[in-house]
Amino acid sequence: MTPSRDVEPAKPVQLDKRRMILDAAVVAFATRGFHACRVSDIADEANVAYGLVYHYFRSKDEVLDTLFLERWDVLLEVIAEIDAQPLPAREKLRAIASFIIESYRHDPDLMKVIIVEVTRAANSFGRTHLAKIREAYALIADIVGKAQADGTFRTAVTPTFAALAFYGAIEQVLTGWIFDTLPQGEAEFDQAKAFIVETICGGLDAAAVR
Amino acid sequence: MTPSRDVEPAKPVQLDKRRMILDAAVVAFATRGFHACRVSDIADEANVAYGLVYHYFRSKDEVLDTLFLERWDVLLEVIAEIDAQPLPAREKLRAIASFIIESYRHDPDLMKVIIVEVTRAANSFGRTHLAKIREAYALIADIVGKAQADGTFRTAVTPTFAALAFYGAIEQVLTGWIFDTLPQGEAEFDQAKAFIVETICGGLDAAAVR
DNA sequence: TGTCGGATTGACTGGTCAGTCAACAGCTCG
DNA sequence: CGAGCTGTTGACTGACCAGTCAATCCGACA
Repeated sequence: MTPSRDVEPAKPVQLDKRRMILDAAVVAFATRGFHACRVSDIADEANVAYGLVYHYFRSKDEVLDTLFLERWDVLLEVIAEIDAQPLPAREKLRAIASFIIESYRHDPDLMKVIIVEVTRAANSFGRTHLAKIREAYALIADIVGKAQADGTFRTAVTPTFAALAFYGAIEQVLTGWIFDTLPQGEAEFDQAKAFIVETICGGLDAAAVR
Repeated sequence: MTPSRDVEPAKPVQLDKRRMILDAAVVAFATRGFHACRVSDIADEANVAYGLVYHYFRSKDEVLDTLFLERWDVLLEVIAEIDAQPLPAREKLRAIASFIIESYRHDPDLMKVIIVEVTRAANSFGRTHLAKIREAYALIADIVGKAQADGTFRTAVTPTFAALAFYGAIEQVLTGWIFDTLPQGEAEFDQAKAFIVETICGGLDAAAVR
């Protein structure tokens, strides 16, 4: 109809097809879930032929693997960087919670896929990545351990356990947002960062003098 | 070979086939995972014909639904009972953590199925049961809320949020046991009960006087 | 003993997809 | 210009499995 109807102005033509497939997969997996999502859904979403997915990836699984590893490695690096800074442990934990929540704010679909299809799906996909996932726990535990050694944190609980509780709180909050169980928005994101740290570090007890 | 080889001494013949199918499904789902488990696996495990599963249940899904609801309803009742007792909030939380962990100690396979295939699988099965799952959160939040009202707990964090963190810690620990990421045994079970409450109620900070 | 209805059986069907493959397009370089 | 490579296409196949169903079994009751 219009003279230039073949041009797509809003969607600039992506040239890296591999990247296009990965990005399309994020949308497809987030929308329908990994199992319910067919490879043709990914191809359609990417505006690419079915077979091309198999040119760039060995299998549907490998697409998810790639998405997960790409992002999880960034997380591991960031945690390590945060730990390297001269901050009190509480601030380090806050920075980690903040990074994860910001990741969600920035790309909810990607985080949904990673959390729902990998991290929380320990039976299918998580199995493969258990070790990678645990690396994050270990880094967090390390932060707690060092804080206990220098007296900043109490030793009532093992570092491993504290890391579990900390990560567990973050995952629950993200899951709540992902499935619309919790209200989400700028205010809630910031509140969550504060609450996670406050719960894990400060505890619920009114007890003694604070 | 032996005269009485047709008699099974250790495995007394179950008469309620429906129950047999449910119990077999627990084993089958726990071993292979819900998706990878075929209906014939359940039937085989139950020593029952394939079609009988469909005599008692409308679908494979309904088998899992049944298992989940049976158990989750017990959990909800127990939490309500605990809340009704005249205990300090911290003790109530301890009792809840204890009940869940004892459930795992008593029947790890069943808890594995419920946690892995329903609770943590919010995308497939959890979707259906989100409301039921949230009832548990609400009960816990209520305990926290009342403790905040009477001054036992600080108000730094909303009850909803505290419930999330509490349940998140429990789920992480169970997940760790389920996938052999954490050591498990009598000692660990008791330690976990204490640590969960200690982390959530006591917090990590050494801060002030305790 | 015969009839009826629920319990039980397992072969079969229909639909769904992941992954294959043969063909085609378009670029580069000799 | 043409040989050879990489990128791209989409129809097709093979496997898998949930759910169906017609047949058989068996106990209760008349």
